[in-house]
Amino acid sequence: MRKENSTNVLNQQFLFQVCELNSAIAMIGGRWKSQIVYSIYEGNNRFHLLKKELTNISEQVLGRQLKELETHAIIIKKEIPGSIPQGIEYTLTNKGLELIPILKLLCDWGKTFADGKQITAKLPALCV
Amino acid sequence: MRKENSTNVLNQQFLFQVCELNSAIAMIGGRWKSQIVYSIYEGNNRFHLLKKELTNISEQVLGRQLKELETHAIIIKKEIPGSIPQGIEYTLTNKGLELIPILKLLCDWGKTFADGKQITAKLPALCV
DNA sequence: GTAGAAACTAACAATTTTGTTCGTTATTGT
DNA sequence: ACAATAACGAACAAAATTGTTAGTTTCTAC
Repeated sequence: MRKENSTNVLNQQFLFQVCELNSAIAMIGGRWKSQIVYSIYEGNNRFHLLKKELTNISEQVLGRQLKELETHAIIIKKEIPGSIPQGIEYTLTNKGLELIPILKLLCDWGKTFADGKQITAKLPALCV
Repeated sequence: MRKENSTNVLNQQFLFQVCELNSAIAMIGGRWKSQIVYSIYEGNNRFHLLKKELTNISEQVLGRQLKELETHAIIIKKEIPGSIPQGIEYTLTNKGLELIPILKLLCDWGKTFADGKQITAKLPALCV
């Protein structure tokens, strides 16, 4: 539970006002979140599939993260009528889908500069 | 301080192995971080300029966030020889610079879908 | 030569996030 | 009929992040 008037909350609200960048980061910044979004995109759209893919996650944590993603309208939970067993499926909304290319860019960025590779202090001319 | 062998740390390491996306998110996901990177990019490259721009931040928190960004080689701290007063300046590395277009995309994404605008469950054909 | 700003660091406290334990409902395979 | 799996929710505990208090050093303006 958040505390309504803590400095922490007020600072977050301040950042939200400065730029939507900060609310975007707040939505996808949590543990597991982006990976869940990406996994759903790749077809792991059922609770048990996600659980299997994210080996170390607990069911409770997974459920919580899914609900938060749903709250932010990045994913949607649906009942699939004629499926066995049962049938609850998670799908990306268009909001979630449009996040995917950005996550891909972030991934590439991470790969490019992993382990301190490629990093220079001096800026190559074309960057300025 | 992190606890070396907590489940929390192990889960984070697991995610780091799954995809660099997760380490990328870990680097920029913290409070103030992306906003600081963006502000430096916009020219607020001195401690006091950042402090002024991010009205509610405390000097101690700002210092800490800057150091973490430096640790991740996103920014670099430099002494400027002939400047008054004193002269310490923060600059983006090439790693930091290449982050900027991604942050812009995230910002646009945030704006587009702010307050539940534009969100649909059904996917427009061109997205699939 | 004293006061004040710039640019911090360390230690501690508040708050938040993450993970755990226990329990639920509904279905399915044997 | 009984165990197992899917898909969770609530309450609590552990851990991590964020913010605060107090203090440092170096310069600079008066």
